Parts: sequence; C-alpha cells; structure tokens
Amino acid sequence: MAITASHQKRTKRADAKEVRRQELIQATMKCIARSGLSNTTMAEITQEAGLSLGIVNLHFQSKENLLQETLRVVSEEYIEGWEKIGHNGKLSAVEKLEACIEFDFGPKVCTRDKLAVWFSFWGESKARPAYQKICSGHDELADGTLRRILQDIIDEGGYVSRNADQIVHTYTAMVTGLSLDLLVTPKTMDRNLAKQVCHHYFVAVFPGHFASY
Amino acid sequence: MAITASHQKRTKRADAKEVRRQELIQATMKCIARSGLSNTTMAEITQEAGLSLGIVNLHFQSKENLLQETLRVVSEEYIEGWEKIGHNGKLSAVEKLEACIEFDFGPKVCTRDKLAVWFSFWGESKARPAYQKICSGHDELADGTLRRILQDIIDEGGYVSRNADQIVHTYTAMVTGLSLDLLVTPKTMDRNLAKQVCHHYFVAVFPGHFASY
Amino acid sequence: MAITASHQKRTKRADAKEVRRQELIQATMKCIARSGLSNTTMAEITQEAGLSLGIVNLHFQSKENLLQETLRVVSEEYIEGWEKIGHNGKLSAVEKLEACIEFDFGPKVCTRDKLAVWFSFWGESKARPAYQKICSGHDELADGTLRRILQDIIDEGGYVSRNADQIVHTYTAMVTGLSLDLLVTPKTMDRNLAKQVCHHYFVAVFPGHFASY
Amino acid sequence: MAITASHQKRTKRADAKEVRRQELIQATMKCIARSGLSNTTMAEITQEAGLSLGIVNLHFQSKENLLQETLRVVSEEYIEGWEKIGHNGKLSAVEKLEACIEFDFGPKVCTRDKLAVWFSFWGESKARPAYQKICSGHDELADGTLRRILQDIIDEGGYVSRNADQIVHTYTAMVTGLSLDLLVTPKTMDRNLAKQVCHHYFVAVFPGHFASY
DNA sequence: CATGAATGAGTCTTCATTCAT
DNA sequence: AATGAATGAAGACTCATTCAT
Repeated sequence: MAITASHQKRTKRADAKEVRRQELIQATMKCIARSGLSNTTMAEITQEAGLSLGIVNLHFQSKENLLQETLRVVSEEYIEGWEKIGHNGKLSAVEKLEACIEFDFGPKVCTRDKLAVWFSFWGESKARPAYQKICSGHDELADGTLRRILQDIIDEGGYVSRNADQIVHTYTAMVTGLSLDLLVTPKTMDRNLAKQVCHHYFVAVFPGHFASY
Repeated sequence: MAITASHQKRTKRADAKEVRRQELIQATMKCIARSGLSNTTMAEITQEAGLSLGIVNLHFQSKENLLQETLRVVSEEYIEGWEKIGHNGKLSAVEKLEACIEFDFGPKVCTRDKLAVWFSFWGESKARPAYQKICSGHDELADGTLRRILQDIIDEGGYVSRNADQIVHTYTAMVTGLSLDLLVTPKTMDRNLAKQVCHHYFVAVFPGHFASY
Repeated sequence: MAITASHQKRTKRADAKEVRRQELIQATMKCIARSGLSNTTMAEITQEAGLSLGIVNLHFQSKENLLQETLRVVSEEYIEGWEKIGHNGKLSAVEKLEACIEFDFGPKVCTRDKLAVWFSFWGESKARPAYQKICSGHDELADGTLRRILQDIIDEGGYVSRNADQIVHTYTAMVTGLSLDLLVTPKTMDRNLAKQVCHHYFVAVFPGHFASY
Repeated sequence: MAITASHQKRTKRADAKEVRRQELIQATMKCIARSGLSNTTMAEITQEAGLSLGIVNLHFQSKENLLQETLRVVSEEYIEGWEKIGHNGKLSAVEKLEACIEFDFGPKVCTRDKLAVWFSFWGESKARPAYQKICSGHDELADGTLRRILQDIIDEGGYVSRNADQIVHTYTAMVTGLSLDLLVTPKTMDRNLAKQVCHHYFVAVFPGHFASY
C-alpha cells in the first residue's frame, strides 16, 4: 500500500486534533446558551466537553480565541448553507427563496444553542471589532446571493414597484428578529410559525409567486 | 406654609438620590456600548459618571441590580412611548402606526448606546430569567397596543387576507433586525433607511393606506 | 492654620500609600532571600507583609513591577550612600575611600537579604534589559565618584604607575565577589573579613596611604 | 573478537544516551542565557535541542534534576581545568597563576552563556542548598590549588607581608566581579581587559614576579 | 452621604509531568 | 527509546464588595 504508517499516523493525529477542537467548540456553544457569554468559564466549557482544564490553551491558545472560533464555526456553517442554495442550478429563483427560509429556520442552524451564540456575540460586537469581522460574511451573503435571487423574481414577475435592496433588508431583519423571539420567548414563537411569518411577507410582496397557505 | 423644612429637605435628598441613580444608569449605558456588557466594570461605570467607586452599592446594592435597573429604564422608556401613541385619541390607526415607526427609529430610543444595551441583555437573556422578565413588557405591548392598531387598519381597509398576529410578528422582528444593522453595520444602515424599509413593508401589506414615497 | 483638613487627609493618605509600598518591598526582599526569585509568589509576599493578596496589583499593577521597584529601592539606597560620601567635603580622598569600604560592607546595604536581591536580579539580567537599566546607576557611580576619589589619591601620592580605571574595575569586582561569598558561604566570609580583604588590596596599591592593620 | 555484538550495542546505546544528555544540557545553558532561569521552560529547552518534550523526564527524571546537572557540568569543567593546571609539573608557580588567569577568562569557560548559568544559580543559591553543594568544589579549589600556588610565590619571592588567604579571597572575588561585568555590561568589559585587571593586581602584590605590560 | 483603600473569591493561563502509542 | 497530547496543580491577576474614615 502506498500510504505509509507515518502518514497514517500523522493523519490520525491531525484528525484527533480537529476532533478535540470541535468537541470544545460544541461545548462552548452549550455553555454560552446555558450560562450566557459573560458567565461561561473555561472550567465549565472543559467540564461540559469532558476534558481537562488545560486543554483549551493547548488547542486554542486562549479563551478569547476559542470564543472567536466558536463564532466562526457558527457563521461559516450558515454561510455555506446559503451558498449551496445560491449555487444550486436545479432550483428556480422562487424555489431558492423557499429553500433559504427552510434553511434559516431549519434544524441545522436554527437551534437555540446557536441562536444564543449569535445574540451573545452581537451584544458584544460594538465593543469588539473582531466579532464584527467574523460576522461580516453574513452581510456579503445578503448583498450577493439573496439580492440576486430576489432580483430574478422581480424581473421574472414584473414586480416593477419592488426594490430588491429593501426586500433584502426586510428579510434579513425579519430572520434576526424572529430568531430573537425563538431564543427569548419560545412559548410564543416556533420554527414553523417563523417560516409562516416569512412566507406571509413574500405573499404580500410577490403575490404572483407565493400563494397563501 | 404647611410644607416643613424637614419635608423639603427630605424631598431634596430624595431628588438628589434619584439624580445619582440616573447618572449611574446613563454611565452604565455608555459603558455597555463602549466596552460590552462582559467588560463593563464598576470602576469604569463610576469613573464615567465622575463618582466614587463605592457609590453603586450605596444606591443599587449590587452590580447586578444596577444592570437590571438600566435595562428597566431603557425598557420602560420604550413602553411609555408606545403607550402614549396607543392612547392618543387624536390619531387615526394609520397615523398611530406611522408614529410607531417614527418612534422606534427616532432619536430618543434609537441611539446606538441604547441598542447596545438591548442586544447585550438579549444575548444573556436565555441564561437569565430576570432579564427576560424585564423585557416582557415589550411583548405585551406588541400583543396589545400594536395588535389593536393593526386590527383597526385591517377592519377599516377590508384587508381580509391579512392576519394581525402575523403582521405584529413581522414588524417587531423587523425592528429588532434593523436595529441590529444600525448597531453592527452603521455604514449600511441608518435610521431613515430603516424607516423606509418599514414603510415599504406596510405599502405591500396595506396598499390602500400606505402610498410609496 | 494654613494646612486644611483636606490637605492633611491627602497627605495622610499619600503617606499610607507609601507605607504600604515600602512594606511590600521589604516583604519582597525577605521572600527573594528566603525562597529565591523564581519561587517567590504573590501569596508569599503578601502573607509576609501581613496583607491581602489583591494589594500588590493595587499598588504596583503587576508582580513584575513590584520586583523592579524592589530592585530600584535597593539600587537607589546604594547609590545614595555613595553619593553622600562623594559629596562630603569634610573628608579627604583616603577617608572617602575608607568610608566607601565601610559603607559597602556596612550593616545598612550589606545584609544577606539585600545581597540575595542583587544576585537574583543579576542572574536574570542578561534576559531582562529592564533589570540592567535599573542597575546601571551602579556603573555610573563607579565611573564617576569612585574614579575621582582614586584619581585624587593617585595624584596626591604620586602613584605614577597606577591607573584609576583599573583600580575602579578591581574594587567594584572585589565588592561583587566578596558579596557573593557573604551570600553563599557565610561560614568562610563575614563583613569584617571582607573589609580587611579590601583594605589589604589598597595597602598593596597605595602603600603610602594605607598601612597594614 | 571478544567483544560481543550485544556488548557493542549496549555501549553504543550508552553513548547515545550520554549524547542526548549533553545535548539537553547544552540547550539548557542556551535557554538560561537567553531567557533567564525563571523563564526557561521544558518546552523551550527541548525545542532548542531539537528533541521532543517528553525526553527530559526520560533522561533526567525532572526539570530540577536537569538544572542541577547543568550546573554540575559547568562547575566540573571549571574545576577540571584548574586541577590540570595545579598538577602540571612543568609549570612554575608564577606560570601556573598566569595559566589560571588565562583559563578563567579563556574561551572555554568564560562564555556569556556559562556566566549566565553561574549567576542564575548563585541568585537562587541562598534558597537552595543543593546548588550550593554543587558549587562547593569551587571553594575547595581556591582553598587548595590556588592557595598552594600563591604560597609558593610568597615563599619564593620573600613577600613576607603578603597573606595567601587574603590573596585567594581577592582573586576569586575579582574573577566573580569581572565575570559579572562581562555578563551584564559587555560594552565596558571584555576578556582581555579582565585579564589585564587581574594582572595589574598581581603586579601590585608580587612586584618582583609580575611586570607591568 | 460619600470615598477609595483593602479584601479575597473566582478566573485565566502556564507548564512540569505523565502515559498511551 | 521516543513522542507529544493530555492533565491539573499552582500561579498571577481581576474586580465586586466592604468598611473605616
């Protein structure tokens, strides 16, 4: 076999390292969701992960770094999901938009743990440029992928009075706000209701493409 | 005549006490906006207020209490503004809705300092029931005042396909999301644009009552 | 009285602050002598001083700063003693030199605690420019005050074959080396013997001015 | 023929082991010189040696042991050099003394790395009897070898007023002090100047045997 | 009332040591 | 014999809170 033992070893070790990183990041999300960003301690994170106290600095150098990497993971997962939809040639513009709604409020990214991560970092972001930078992919996404989808629908449906930019702002704002409801008042908001609310908006804006349920 | 010196004194003292409290709350907002909730210290707050370190515990017993009172002030100011609009008999339903938009993105409540306070506490709210409770007036507001206004418009305009609850959700979510844009990416969002985005939404939903600009 | 209460208060407080600083510096010397520089902890220092753990950062910002201030105190005390001798107009050059020896091995600066401080920092000085800088007054002293005294003796006694620079080097080196003996092997070296050794050197170099005991 | 393969192997292994030890000791010296004793970590030492982190405990059991072995190597190298001179029957007493000066400030033992090791351990020695013990060979050396050389010169030259013990003290102290200058202020002291300073001292003490340059 | 020096519990971080591979 | 990931005790530092003045 061409793969040498040393290569296998290196690969295994590299994998193990990445596994540890992911374990710690997942534990960090849980802790932020459970205790809040400002009450999350290294001891809590490592205990949640079932690992020892010193391991964070081994893999992330510092707590701050771990926090940023956690945000990055959540952010990149979100961006990747959107890009996959945007690049999916089999879908029509409307289908893409529906897929976005499904994704935004789907079980993968729309968990209360991940929402807690988003809002915790947003709360600190004014004071921490590093957080803003990590989240900035978010905006580019909306300005790019979402805008293109909406423009296609507008062109296709002849919605001459609609402005893609404003719909971008509205939709992204709605997702943020509905996520807050999901996070803070889960009794009065759930993922299905959130999808319906978005749908209702698009029914109003693109009546020819979106029918009321 | 009947007001004695001692009573005057007591009143003055009470006033002075309230002034100190407000100074500290204002300083707390500034610090949360500048440094983030988790980095805001008692020393920073008291320095910002130009007061001594020990004074917070004198007036607020604890830091946690000061933080909650700060959130309460921001929250109550917001609720009062809305209630004033809701109870203003001189305004039509549509005028009330317009007034709400003006208020939500007006210079009184929509400052970056106050938005930073909102998002900071929202970020921690999953872990802290006390914060949720303070903010809950917000939801009652929407369920009450806003819902009534919207229902009046629906009834008045014969928008049979519109559902007041969904519009409540959409509008409050939009305000939250647009506020996040104002807080995090002020370069691409300002208060006037936010108002326009809201207006555009109502044009789509209530075409008979809201005309495009 | 011109001195106001507020002024007295400020003075008292300033004094108290300086007292705390000195207490901590003295405790630091004791700990360095007892445990070595690398084993000296904040807990040990504050316990030695009978104060609380947090007080060092209140008065010195950091452990490193406390250590440097400790070195500075020892260094400045030494320099001041020499300058006093150098500027004493009542003494002849030879008397000054004798006074220097008395001072170098006198009970004020030549305690084992202070010697331990000197050697601890010298041991680290190659790696820490800050320590070298604090000690640099030492060299200027030798180059200035000591050199002048020696030149006066050379000129006065007609010691044409003597070179002041070399004697400066020899004497300062001897003081260092004898101090090491006092620190490390106190059984075979004491302050009186050290003085005798120095004296014997000057007897050899300036036979007309220094008689054997 | 008689030496079996297994014996050769054992010997080779023993050699390899000794090589590792020496590599680690050399690396330790470099690190102490570069970073100071208190900042030298196992990670730094093993990296400097190009070896793995776990190897120190394999060969030296503990860090403390490695440090002591490092001091021992430096100390023994010094002692051996002196003993070689002391036992060299071809040299006269004066030639031996000259050889000692050459050796003390020669390129083998008088490197800044080794001087840093000496001073680092001296700084800690008051607190650590183990260090003192390792260095004690030094004193025996002076009391023995050096004293004999000096007594020979005194007897030979009829320097009735000279006391060998005091000269021992002076010379060893000078070597220590000049070494400190070489370590801390290399700009104003070099090995040649140090030799000259020593020479000048012996010119003053033994004028019949040492001529000015 | 107001001050700010002092406290010490809580936290992050470092690093010698261990041990499975 | 050698590796380096993992551990966790120990240390420096922070900061809400207290209290003598």
